[in-house]
Amino acid sequence: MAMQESGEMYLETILILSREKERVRSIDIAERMGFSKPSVSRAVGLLKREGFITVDGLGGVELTDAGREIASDIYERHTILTGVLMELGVSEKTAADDACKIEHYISDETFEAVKRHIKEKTGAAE
Amino acid sequence: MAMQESGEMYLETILILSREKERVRSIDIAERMGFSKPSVSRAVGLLKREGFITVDGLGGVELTDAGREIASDIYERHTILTGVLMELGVSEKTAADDACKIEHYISDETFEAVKRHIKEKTGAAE
DNA sequence: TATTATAGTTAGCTTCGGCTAACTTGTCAA
DNA sequence: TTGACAAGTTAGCCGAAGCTAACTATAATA
Repeated sequence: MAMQESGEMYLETILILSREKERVRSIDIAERMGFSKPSVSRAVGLLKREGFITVDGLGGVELTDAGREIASDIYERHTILTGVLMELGVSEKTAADDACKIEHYISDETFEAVKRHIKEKTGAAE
Repeated sequence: MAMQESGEMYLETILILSREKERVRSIDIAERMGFSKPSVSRAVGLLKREGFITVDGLGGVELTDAGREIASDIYERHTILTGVLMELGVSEKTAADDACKIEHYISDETFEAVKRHIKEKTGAAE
């Protein structure tokens, strides 16, 4: 059942939207991601079936604990990787775009190494 | 026609195999990549159709200039990214595996930034 | 020469994750 | 009350890229 890039992106988007507004609907996800309503409808159905989100009677989408864990994880990767790339001199837009792909593919081991690296550098700078 | 991860992997593999042996056949690619013969047969057909490789009468596969350019580019990304990750303390296996995914997704801008970073560090260490 | 192994192709299946067209449902305003 | 818009679902298409089964063609060997 291992989560794929697509599913991770939906969960991450739901997390971000849920910080911006009370209720997150499929249409909000569709608009944010630039996908069609049917695409989102199916994805939402799958994520619900697999226990990563719940959908209330009014169409409000919410992350379950399992879903939130993945979403937070990916979001953390996103922000940290974007930051690292910008430190290397990459433009904000490109850094975010690239991070958005990389975040789904690197192993925990690599991500931990990146985080360690940041900590060391920050420590050394102080 | 923008080359995708799959196509890039085939080209990179052909480049590597061509450094190891005189003639590169589809079966060699299949064995190296762990794919079935039909999968490779189709991929070879597509890469040929799109002008990235040529196939001689004996089934020898060769990169065209266009194909070689992509293959070399990806291979360079692979080696450099693997090196960077290992410097961060990632194990060789994981570094190579992760590099193998990342190499297809980062922009030129990011890759150039990574290379600059290495150069600076190397310069500073001397 | 006949058999067998190797290499490659063809046909067709599967999953993933987009898409459009068209339908349903619910709310709100004229 | 009716008409219209907004949200969601259903059905079904498409391309990418794997797969197996089965066929073909070539080469080597008994």
